[in-house]
Amino acid sequence: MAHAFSFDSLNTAQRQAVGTLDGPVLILAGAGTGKTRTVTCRIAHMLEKKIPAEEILAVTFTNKAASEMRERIGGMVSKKAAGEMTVCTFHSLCVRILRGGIDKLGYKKNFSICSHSDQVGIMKQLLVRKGGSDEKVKPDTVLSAISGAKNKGLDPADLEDDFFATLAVAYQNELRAQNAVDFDDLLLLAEKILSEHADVREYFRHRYTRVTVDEFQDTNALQMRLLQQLVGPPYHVCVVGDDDQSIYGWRGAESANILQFERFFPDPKIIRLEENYRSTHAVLHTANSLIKHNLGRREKILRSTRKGGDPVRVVAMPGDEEEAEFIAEEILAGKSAVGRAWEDFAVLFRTNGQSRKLESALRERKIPYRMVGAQSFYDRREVRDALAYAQLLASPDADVPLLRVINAPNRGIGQTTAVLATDWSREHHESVWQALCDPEFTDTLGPKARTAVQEFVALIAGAKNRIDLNHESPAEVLDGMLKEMEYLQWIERGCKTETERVQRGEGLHNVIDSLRKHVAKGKKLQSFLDDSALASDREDDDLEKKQGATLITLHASKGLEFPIVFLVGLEEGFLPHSRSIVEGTKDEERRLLYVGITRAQDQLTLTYCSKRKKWGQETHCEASSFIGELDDEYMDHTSYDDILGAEASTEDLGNFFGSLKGLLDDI
DNA sequence: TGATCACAATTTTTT
DNA sequence: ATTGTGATCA
Repeated sequence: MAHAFSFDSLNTAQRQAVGTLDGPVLILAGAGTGKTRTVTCRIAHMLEKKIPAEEILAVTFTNKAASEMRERIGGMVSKKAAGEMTVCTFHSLCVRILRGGIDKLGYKKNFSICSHSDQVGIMKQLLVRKGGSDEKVKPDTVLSAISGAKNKGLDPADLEDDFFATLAVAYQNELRAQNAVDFDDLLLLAEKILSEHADVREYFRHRYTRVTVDEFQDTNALQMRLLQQLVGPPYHVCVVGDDDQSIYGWRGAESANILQFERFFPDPKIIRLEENYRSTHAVLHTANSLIKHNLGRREKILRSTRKGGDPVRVVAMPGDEEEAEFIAEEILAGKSAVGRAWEDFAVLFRTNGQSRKLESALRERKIPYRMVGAQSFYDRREVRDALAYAQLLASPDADVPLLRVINAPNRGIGQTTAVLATDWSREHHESVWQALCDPEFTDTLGPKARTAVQEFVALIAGAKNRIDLNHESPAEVLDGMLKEMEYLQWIERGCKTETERVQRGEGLHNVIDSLRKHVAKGKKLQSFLDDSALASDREDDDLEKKQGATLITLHASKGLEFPIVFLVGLEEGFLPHSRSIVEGTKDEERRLLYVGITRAQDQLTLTYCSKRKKWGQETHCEASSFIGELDDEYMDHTSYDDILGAEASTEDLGNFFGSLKGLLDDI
């Protein structure tokens, strides 16, 4: 089959990237330089060169990025080839590795994956048990310390703080006892298995001979080690990224991975994509002038294919109120004057808190808007419960899901019984499920609790048998089981509003339905559970489906583009954020602004305020020091008053002609 | 077990 | 100002 790309449609650098298939390749892909197109063409080119599709692996960070890339590749190569290659996230790759051989590390193959709330649950218990509950230690603090250590490739048992180290050890033991792993363990254990077991390593090195990593500037130390295990000589590895867009240092991303790539893989071919198809010359010139203030980067100078363009406006505002009003008015005016769609406008800000004022200004003017990525991850009870039941059907020994649903819906197994069962299981080094099944344990219970436990055990065991022995569809068994226990009715009873009731019903239905689809594709229950554990519960993830102007944080805006961009709150202390000054990460703040600027296709407006209401308190603000770093050549410095004044005079002009016309009519 | 009230915290977010 | 959390009380 002829592949749907030609070298003619690529620029020189892109052509070089697509043509260089052997050995380590580092593609430095500036913003808007056709990165995804280049990567997908490169993969299509591999197929042309008769590299077997099943040996091709592309790794991304998010599920969204993975499905986007799958889609792009799918549009370019045969359906068969697209289906045979692996495009997935780091974490799901690791699940694949671990499902095969985690038993070599002393876990059982049916391990379960802890979600964040599972982790918090475990840590809360440990804090109580270890006597940290009276000290003000939050589970999240400990967990993020543990996570940080793991992702730096350190042992969390060696944490500086002794109490944290103790907790880390206990946490790890607890996970192991429950045959569970957390998100970081997926990477950690996969790396461990590859480095300690030559046979597994060799298997995967032959399985995947061509590895591509997207958004490489976001990889952490652990992911780098994993990649090194995965890719052996002759190192057919291609990493794609932009150090100037590295904005996740606070979450462990190691700029060294991209800055010192040659330390990890020998003699790489380094290709720079600098031809930008997105923004005007004015926007790019401004962006370039900012980012050159960062030291120790892989220098890139973005060149625009679009000469000229409107100047970048920098507008001084009296206060945040006016800022919001101004932007809302600008959107309104831009929409009607230039005939733009609402979707063409985006407002970018540093912190979520800044969106409030903007939202109300837009609402007042009936401007439709969409908020992206606000903290709206509900972990929806009914979804988690249903998944927990599904998890039990796969492996009832998983304590976390079992304890979650042991009394949901209420079946007379309260806290007391649950604690007794947990204690028993700990003493006997068994799972809670084993305890519930053990007559020696159930005999210690009162008659009421005993019957309830026996019924629960019979319910789960019966359903499990229908799947394992009768080979019935897990989706139907789960559905039947939930119906039998009247789960939906139980959850609906707890609903206050009708919409909530409907939502819960839909949530439940979604779980069953996606399980059904999964089974229809011939996949197993376990793989459904893996996918669900690794998928965020965010329902409103797809920007595309929502209408309106976009309100978005700078972080969440990475990878997106908009014709007209407003970047608000460019004040010292906000951008750069005051915390970054303390932490010495001003460079990352500069990159954040750089990311924001390079989102704009046609028009860019930067605003800052002299005062801002912060936590109900009016505070004085200074313009961000970054503004002074921008080159003035394509910029237009104005203020709120200037623009108001200009508007007023055009209005006067209109009135003048109006009255003139009136005069003429009179004649 | 649930509701209410006081009190704190308040950068960025994915798996 | 707001939002979430923990403690206390009915």
